[in-house]
Amino acid sequence: MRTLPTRDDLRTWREFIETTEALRSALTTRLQHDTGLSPGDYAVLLALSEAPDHRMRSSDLAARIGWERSRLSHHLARMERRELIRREECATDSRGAEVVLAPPGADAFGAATVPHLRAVRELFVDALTPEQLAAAGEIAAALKAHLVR
Amino acid sequence: MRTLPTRDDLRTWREFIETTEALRSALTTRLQHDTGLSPGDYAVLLALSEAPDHRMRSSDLAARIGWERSRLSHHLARMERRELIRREECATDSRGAEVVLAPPGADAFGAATVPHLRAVRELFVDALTPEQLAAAGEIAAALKAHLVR
DNA sequence: TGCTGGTTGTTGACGCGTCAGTCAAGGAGG
DNA sequence: CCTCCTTGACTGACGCGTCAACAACCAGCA
Repeated sequence: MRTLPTRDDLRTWREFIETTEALRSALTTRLQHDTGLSPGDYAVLLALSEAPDHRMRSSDLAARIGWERSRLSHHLARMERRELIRREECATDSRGAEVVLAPPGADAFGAATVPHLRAVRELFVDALTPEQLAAAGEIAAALKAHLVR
Repeated sequence: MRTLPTRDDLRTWREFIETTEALRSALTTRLQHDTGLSPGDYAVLLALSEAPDHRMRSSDLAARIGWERSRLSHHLARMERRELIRREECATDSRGAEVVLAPPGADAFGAATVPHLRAVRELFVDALTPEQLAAAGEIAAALKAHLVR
C-alpha cells in the first residue's frame, strides 16, 4: 500500500498539468486566429490531404486520427456546413460514406500548415533547451507506457 | 528568420501533446468513475471547502480557480441542479451572489480527494523516475515562462 | 434462401467552454 | 439628483465531446 503524493509532487503535478493545458490552449488560439481552423479541423484536413485522391472512408479517417466515429460524424457535419469537406456515398459498401476534401478545405489547410508549425516551434521547441526537449520526449514516452499498462 | 521545427522536433511535440492529453483524459475518467465529479466540479468544491464558512463570492471563486465568470456561472447552474452547491444573494452588494457549499457537495468532495490524489500518484508520479519528475517540473516552468513572454 | 451477428455511420441528449451581449446595481463627478 | 462608466452575474447561441441507441447493411452459415 503506497502513500499519497507529497506536497512537492503535487506542486510539480499542478505546474505540469496546468502548463500543458495552457500550451494546448495557446496553440489552439493561435491556429484559430491565423487560419480559422480548430485543431480538429486541422487533423481532418491533414489526413485528407495525405490520402490518395483526397478522399477517405469515414471509419478509416476516424481510425487514422484516433477519434470515435460519432465524434467524427458530428465534426464532419460542421465542416460540411462550412464547405471544407463533402460527404459522398461509397460505391462498394452502401453503408459507407466517403469524405472528400473540398477546395476551400484544401486552401485553408494549405494556408494553415506553415503558421501552425511556426507556432509549435515558437511555443514549444524554442521554449526548451535541447536537453529539455529530449527529456520532454522521454517523459512523454514514460507516461504513455505507464498509461497503457 | 528562424526555420520550422525538424521532423524530430515534431515527433517529440506530437508525443508530448498527445500524451499529456491522454493523461488528462485518464485522470478525468478516473475522477468521474470514482466520485461522479468532473475536474471542474472538483476545483469548485476544493475552493469552497477551503473558504471561510464554505461560502464565496462568485467573482472571487472565479478568480481563485482561474475561470471566466461566465464559465463559472454556467457550471454553477449545473452544480446547483445537482444540489452540490447553492447560490444566495449577497447581503453587502446586491449585485453579488454567494456560492455556498451544500452538504451533498461537501460529502462528494470528501469522498473524492483521496482517490483523486491516489490517481495522480499512480498515473503521474509513479510513471516517472525522481529525475524525470524534477525535469518535468523544470520543463513546465520553462514552457510557462515562455508563454507569458 | 433466410437468420444472425457484427459493421458503418448517424442521431439525440447532455455536459462543458467561449463569446458576445444584457441588465441591474454601484460609484464618481457635475 | 442625474449622467456616465464600471462591475457582478446571467443568458443564448454555438462549437465541441461522449454516450447510448439506431437503421441500414454486409457476411457467414444453416
